[in-house]
Amino acid sequence: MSAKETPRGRPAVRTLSDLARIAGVSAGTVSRALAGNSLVNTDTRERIVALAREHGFRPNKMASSLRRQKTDVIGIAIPLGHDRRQQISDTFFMTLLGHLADALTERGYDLMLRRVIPERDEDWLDRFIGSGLVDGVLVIGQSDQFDRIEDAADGYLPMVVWGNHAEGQRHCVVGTDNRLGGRLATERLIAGGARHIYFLGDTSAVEFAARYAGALDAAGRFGVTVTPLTSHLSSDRLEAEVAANLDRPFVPGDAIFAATDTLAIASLARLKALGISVPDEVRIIGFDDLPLAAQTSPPLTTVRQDIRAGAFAMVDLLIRRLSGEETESIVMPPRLVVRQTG
Amino acid sequence: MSAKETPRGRPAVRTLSDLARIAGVSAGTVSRALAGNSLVNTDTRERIVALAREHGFRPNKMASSLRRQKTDVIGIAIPLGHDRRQQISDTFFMTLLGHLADALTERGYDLMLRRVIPERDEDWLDRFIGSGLVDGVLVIGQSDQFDRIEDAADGYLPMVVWGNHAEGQRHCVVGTDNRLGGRLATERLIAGGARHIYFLGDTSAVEFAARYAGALDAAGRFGVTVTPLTSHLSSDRLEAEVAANLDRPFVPGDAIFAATDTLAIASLARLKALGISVPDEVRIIGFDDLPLAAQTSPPLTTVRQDIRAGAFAMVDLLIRRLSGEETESIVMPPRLVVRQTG
DNA sequence: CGATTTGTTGCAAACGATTGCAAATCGTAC
DNA sequence: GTACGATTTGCAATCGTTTGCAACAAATCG
Repeated sequence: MSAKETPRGRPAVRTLSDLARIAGVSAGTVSRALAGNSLVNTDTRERIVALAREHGFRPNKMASSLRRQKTDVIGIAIPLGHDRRQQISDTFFMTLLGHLADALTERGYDLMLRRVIPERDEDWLDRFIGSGLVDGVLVIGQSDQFDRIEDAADGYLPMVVWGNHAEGQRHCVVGTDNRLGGRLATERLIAGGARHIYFLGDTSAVEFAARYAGALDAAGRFGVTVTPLTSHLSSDRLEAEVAANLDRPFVPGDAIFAATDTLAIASLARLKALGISVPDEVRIIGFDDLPLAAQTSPPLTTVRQDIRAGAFAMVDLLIRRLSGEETESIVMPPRLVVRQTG
Repeated sequence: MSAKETPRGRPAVRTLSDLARIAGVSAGTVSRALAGNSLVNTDTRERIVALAREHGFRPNKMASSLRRQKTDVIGIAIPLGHDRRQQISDTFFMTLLGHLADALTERGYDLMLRRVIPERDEDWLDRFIGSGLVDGVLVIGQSDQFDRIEDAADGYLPMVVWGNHAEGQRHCVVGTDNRLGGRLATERLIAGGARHIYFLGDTSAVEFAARYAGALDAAGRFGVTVTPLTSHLSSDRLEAEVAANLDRPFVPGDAIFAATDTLAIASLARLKALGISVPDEVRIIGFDDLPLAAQTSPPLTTVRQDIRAGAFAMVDLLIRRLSGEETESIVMPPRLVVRQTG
């Protein structure tokens, strides 16, 4: 077997020139013919197209991208900074990613996924952008990388970030009003009689910090105290940390506001194991409204983020930025979903 | 502003030649220096590396891939054939994908995601393979594309598929023994007194067909009847189809075996709405053991697939195939997880 | 019938990094 | 001072596609 062959034993037609030779024209003509729109004679075009499909020719996208300086690929970066061991398999990420995939596919883009650990690679964002692999970038979560994202945004338009919006920030973000969400949850707990609220989550991530700030807003107004308890989201530490954090005497008036549903559900399970009744002895409110939240027993009260709408908004903004428009950020209102835990 | 500039106002160093000019050497030397391993003088190398980072130079991966004929990207194809409207956001896909992302990232590969609708694009798999964009391909789910996958496997080694294993098939697959899983679930239902079993799912997908076949195996041996009810997984039709399928008089001895947990959970909700008690009047068993399954009320009895182990196995096999090895398929044993619905 | 237009095609230079090969440099031994 | 080996470096071709420009033929016009 001299060169690469097709299953049927013919030498494979791999390049434009191969096909050009067979068709008896130049490579340029083949390129134009397959692109369709150009100024090739209709007969020649049809002949070439027929030959191409007969020989199973597929143009090399790498070469094409290099020449056109355009890849039709959108990069999706998931920075795992504040919580190095967190996995992509985290439910929230996956849900958002799924919707992004749907939205991008509809627009004809492929997506390239990259999980980054900023501690190990300071340069992750610029490297991704400068790689030439992608036409634009979506960043899922700011983690503790707010400043780095700001820097990159100065010189690079086609980037949209999922996360929290801060006054005067320069990068385009889509997200929920986390502070308001935190306030809503906390007000609900207080209205239900809470006198002391534990905030469960890692406040070094800006989004969680905003939820915490919202909790403080509400608590301050009613003279209620809030105690932060740091819990990470990495699957291997989550349960142990929640268990450790909840290993304390609860008194009437205690309540838990968890930074994410994942943490809330872990808390629920832990309290059940400790024989503490939810919501009778301790009330719990989560954040996200993952599909899981409606299925727990008792069903979880939580603050809903519309992840699907957010994903479609991100893609929409990105497409506009790809054509040079400077878009504004979008902050979506959170909605308190009252079920039975709080 | 003449050329592209960095935020600090210097002209951007975008290519090897740019950097070479600054360093006073040739492009080839710069390439070797940045690659590290080669035969460049240590001083020169260090000088070049310093210059590169100072000017924020990042090599263009497209050009590199084209020249090296290697991209360090693994393609992940999700064929949505038997169920055109199914979304990538489907929980099972997302879970598997998350673990794949973790495993591939650990090995230094990026991943490129492509959702394909075979009806609209017959050529999806060959096109993906031949695009030159990826070094290897993972296919998530065979859908109704078994033959096409077989064809592609003949001429292309680095491909591993998640799905069902059939006697004598030529493509390398990782998956659960679906037939055995179907048998386990059905035997359990029968042992619990079931006399008539409804199989809920779309048997045109090979994996589901195998689960159905397993159900028939068990039912046949005990003289129990099995009725297939077709329900698709697309989020917009799922609920209505399940509702329509369950809108029938149930008699004692009826039970439901759902092809996936998603369908089982929808059934659970529907029966609850109809005032039919689970498991007292109708027993239900699902398939997958998604995280959700443990949280329903009552908690779902189901057949567990070890998705994480499967994902890591797929990546492991793919890596070996990338280096030319012909690997065997892996069929993992399913495990019946008895909770409270069946 | 020559001049101009119109429509097709080929040629060759990009895109930016990699790499085999040849050339240059240096040191050192004779 | 020459010769030889060992290091370093530069040159130029290459990966496969796209595209501006020029060339060519056929068609139209005066």
